[in-house]
Amino acid sequence: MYRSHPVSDLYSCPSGTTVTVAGWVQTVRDHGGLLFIELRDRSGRIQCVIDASANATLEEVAKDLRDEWVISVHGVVGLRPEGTVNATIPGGDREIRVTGLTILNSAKTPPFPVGTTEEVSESLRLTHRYLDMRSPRLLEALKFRSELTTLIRNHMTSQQFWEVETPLLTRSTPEGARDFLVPSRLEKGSFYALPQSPQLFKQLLMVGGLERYFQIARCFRDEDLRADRQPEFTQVDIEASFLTRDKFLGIMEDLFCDIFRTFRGETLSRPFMRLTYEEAMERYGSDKPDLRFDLPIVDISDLAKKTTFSVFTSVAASEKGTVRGLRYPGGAALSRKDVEDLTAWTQSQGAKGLAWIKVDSSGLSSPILKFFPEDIRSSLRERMAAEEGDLLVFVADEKKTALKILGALRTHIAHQADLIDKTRTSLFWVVDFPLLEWNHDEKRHEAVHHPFTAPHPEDLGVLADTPEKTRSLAYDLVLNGTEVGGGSIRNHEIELQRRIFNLIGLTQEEADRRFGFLLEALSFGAPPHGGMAIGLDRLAMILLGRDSIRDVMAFPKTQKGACLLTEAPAPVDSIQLRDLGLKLS
RNA sequence: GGGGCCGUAGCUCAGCUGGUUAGAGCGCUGGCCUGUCACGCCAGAGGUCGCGGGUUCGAGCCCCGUCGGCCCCGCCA
Repeated sequence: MYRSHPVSDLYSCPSGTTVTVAGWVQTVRDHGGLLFIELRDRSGRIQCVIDASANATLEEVAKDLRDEWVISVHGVVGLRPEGTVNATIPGGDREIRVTGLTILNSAKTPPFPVGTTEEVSESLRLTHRYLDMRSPRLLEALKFRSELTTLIRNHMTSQQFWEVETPLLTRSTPEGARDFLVPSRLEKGSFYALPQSPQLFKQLLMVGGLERYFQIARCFRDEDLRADRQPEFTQVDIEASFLTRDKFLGIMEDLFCDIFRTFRGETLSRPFMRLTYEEAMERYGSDKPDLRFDLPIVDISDLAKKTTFSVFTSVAASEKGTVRGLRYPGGAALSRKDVEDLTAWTQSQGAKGLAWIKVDSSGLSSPILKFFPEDIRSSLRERMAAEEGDLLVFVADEKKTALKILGALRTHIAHQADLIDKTRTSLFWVVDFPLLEWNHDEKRHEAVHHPFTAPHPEDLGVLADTPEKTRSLAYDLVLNGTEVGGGSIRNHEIELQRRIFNLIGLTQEEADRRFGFLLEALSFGAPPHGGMAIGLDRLAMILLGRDSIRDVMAFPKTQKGACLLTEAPAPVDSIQLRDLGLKLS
């Protein structure tokens, strides 16, 4: 027998219990004659004691132990002698008095300290991910992920959702993200694509009459990476029939209430707040604002017109131009260099510049203040709800650009000024996304969400005349400033779906060629349906308070899409290429 | 495609204005040690300063290129 208990069970077992535990050697503290082995398994650590005077043979064996060797220890659990208790660690009041020790495997000296808090470069940890995994930090994340998916499975199945697997080898749909392609051997020159999401299949499942479906689905997108983006990631993919948007959002709220109750002990108030896309953009410059702090963006275009500051007056006078501002609480204390850095950062986001006014005990101060008449100064102060100690910052640009920049700046300021209350949860819906937007490069409308999204019924009348003003039945769920999920009610009527394909510049022939199978399916009695996909990795990341999605994945890839452990991607040999009918240029 | 930060011992880092033999802590190897828990003490080994080129009497340090890691913009329906 290798073991009778996981280590953490010993923390509460009675003194005198005979046990066998197995795990890795965290460290050996050899006092010559008295020897302590700290043994670690995934559940925790326990001190094992060997006394040479009691068992010289055991001590001989134990002397050779090195870090990360795998051992099985037999002995009796005992309370530590008075004065030797370590109250800072779990199980620090007890130890195993060893009567038997088996070496199950030796180990090379690890390339970095395992299971300690020392910060080691991520690339080294990724190269030896199996060693990094032994640390409590990663074990905790993987355990949590398992518990989270289990809860989601249980919750969804209890709500009569069926879990269905959809294909990974599927058809490329070149609308949206770049596909990962898989060459076909049997049909040379043709390719499968790995799914960006099971979108089309889940709609087909609805036509197929499953009514309620979910899947913990791996998805693939061949786009550049970020801290919260990996080329393959996991979505909780959900679709349901015969539900209005509001009913469906309610079902999703049930799920999130369950998640927060279970893992945070937190009762979320219902229904979740709903912000329209329009409101979110106007007030926060983002369709996924972090509302753990307020800091709204303020429109001062009308005041800007009344100044003599030409940057403001010219932009404010132009048709699409706007001048908007933000409060930087406590920002008046920033040094000249701090303000320069803030300006540079804002410019890195695409701003032409950053105007600023300090509010301190002596009043307003700024290089541009001389362009502001006295009455405008006081109106501005009032409009911005400025308080003493604030720095007021302003961006003048086209509305879309200004809002985007200020949205980013708003988050930047919140981090810099430490305005985010990490104990709070900000979870709400953004609804009424526009259905379409104009793509300048391709000179056509394209779907904001995806082309299967249903238009808002109230806007069907304007669909033909002003497509970009049509709202949709799409919704996003935003958690602490991150989009953790999104979805929509779909078009279940073929005629409406055809109209939308037409509006995004697809001819009927193209639409039939790419999505003919879906259109065909819609024509065979598709029920009203809609759904959502939840970013499982992002959700786990936020719930665990981690900064990167990589921290909650077992084997993540680097920013260049490489797996440092397996060294994928890698060249393949010429025979493999020949079989596939491929030739490298 | 673009902007920024980083790369020195196994790990984490220091290394001045370009100057002689590149350092520290941890780890590693050997020895000592009966209550440690970051055990302690003694001794020792360990370096292509990411790689390539250039400037210079002389480069870890300056310049150019390149590779790799991270953050961001674009991109991600």
